[in-house]
Amino acid sequence: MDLEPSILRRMEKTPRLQLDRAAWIQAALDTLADEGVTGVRVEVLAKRLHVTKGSFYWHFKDRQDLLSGVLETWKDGRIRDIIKQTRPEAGGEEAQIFRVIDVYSTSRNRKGILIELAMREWARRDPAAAAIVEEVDAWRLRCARELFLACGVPMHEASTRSMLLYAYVFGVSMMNCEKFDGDITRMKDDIRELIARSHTPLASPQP
Amino acid sequence: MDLEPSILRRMEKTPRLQLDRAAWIQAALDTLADEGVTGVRVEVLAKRLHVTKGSFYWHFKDRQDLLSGVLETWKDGRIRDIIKQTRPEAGGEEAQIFRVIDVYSTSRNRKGILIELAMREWARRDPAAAAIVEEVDAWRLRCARELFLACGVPMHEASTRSMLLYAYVFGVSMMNCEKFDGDITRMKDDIRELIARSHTPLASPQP
DNA sequence: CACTTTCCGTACGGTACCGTATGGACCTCG
DNA sequence: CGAGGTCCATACGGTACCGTACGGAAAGTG
Repeated sequence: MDLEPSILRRMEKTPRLQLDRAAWIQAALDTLADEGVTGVRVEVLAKRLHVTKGSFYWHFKDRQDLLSGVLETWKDGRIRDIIKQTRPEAGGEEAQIFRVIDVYSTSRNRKGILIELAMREWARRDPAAAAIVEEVDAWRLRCARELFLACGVPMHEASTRSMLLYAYVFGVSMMNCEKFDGDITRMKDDIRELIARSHTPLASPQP
Repeated sequence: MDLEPSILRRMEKTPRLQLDRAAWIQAALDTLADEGVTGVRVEVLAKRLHVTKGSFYWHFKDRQDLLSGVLETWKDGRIRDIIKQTRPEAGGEEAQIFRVIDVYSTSRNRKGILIELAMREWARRDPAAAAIVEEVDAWRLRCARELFLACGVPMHEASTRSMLLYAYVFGVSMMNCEKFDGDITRMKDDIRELIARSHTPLASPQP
């Protein structure tokens, strides 16, 4: 795509001399990770972006308008990611399950984890955020279930293991595992095996 | 311990006509569950207790003093609970594990769950809260491990399953499971079996 | 070169909160 | 009954934030 020369000139000199909604939303996501939704405040973001809130109220109606943009941006990114991570790879389904677990249970992707947690904290007190998180979770559970099914796991057990998988990764991201004694890395590997690989029939009978 | 007659009289007539630190801390815990740590504000608690903040600053040095009290109160209660729940009952260890899972993964004890989540949100941004949560988690993991050991599970697997247990219950409490399709109750039961009962050897070799 | 649009700075009123100072009601005890 | 301690109300200054009004610089447009 072609850009106007004037635009190019501005972008070369100092990036974001002109802000747009996306830049504000990105700053909001950063702050969300660090301080939660109550921490994303207009004047604070303005200071972080080295502008005043005069800019903010040009791009957004009010704070709620920004928060709605944050929700949509996050939702789209998460759904796109989960679809990409679970795109059918014949024979590689188990490795894909392992990767899905690692995305949120290792110390890489720390910022993504913090946003995830802040999002759920937000969802606990705001119906709009709750609806978004619920939609993202539904996508994730569906996609993970497909992987298990492709591994030969029966339907109900595939649903159950998907649920355990996500409950575990979210839960473990809330525990400060580094502080515990024992070989955390090995424990996490074992748990990963337990969730993804050991396809023993579950106790409750399949009707 | 004996109480002054005058104190007794006051407590009989209308409870809490005189407030004490415990009453403020209890109100703080209630608000913590609903709005997180940023929501526990002096003047808001005062309104909830139908007094003014003049009372608050009599019992507490400042807001941080209250928050420290909240941390200590919560810590003591959680440690006392986990010890009680895992007190040795010969032959009943498996049932005890089931109960530990149910405490935080069923819709009963909703307030306890909300406080738990708010506590971890708090711990993510405050070192003092992080230390408390870490201490409580260490107790829980130790006690749960003892139960698994009593069930005949070998040491390392007992540690691993304890970790999975708590990561799962905390994680599932962050997901709005009621909104998902499928038989959630049965899925939770199956997961409980998977965590607590199926003592298949784990993949990684025991050295 | 006017003229408009885009984008941001400044200034303002209003709200919610923190912590302090001070006085007063009530009880207790000599 | 007076003196002192306990517990709370009131009033105040200060900070941080929201949203609005308005002005102005810079760039595009005819």
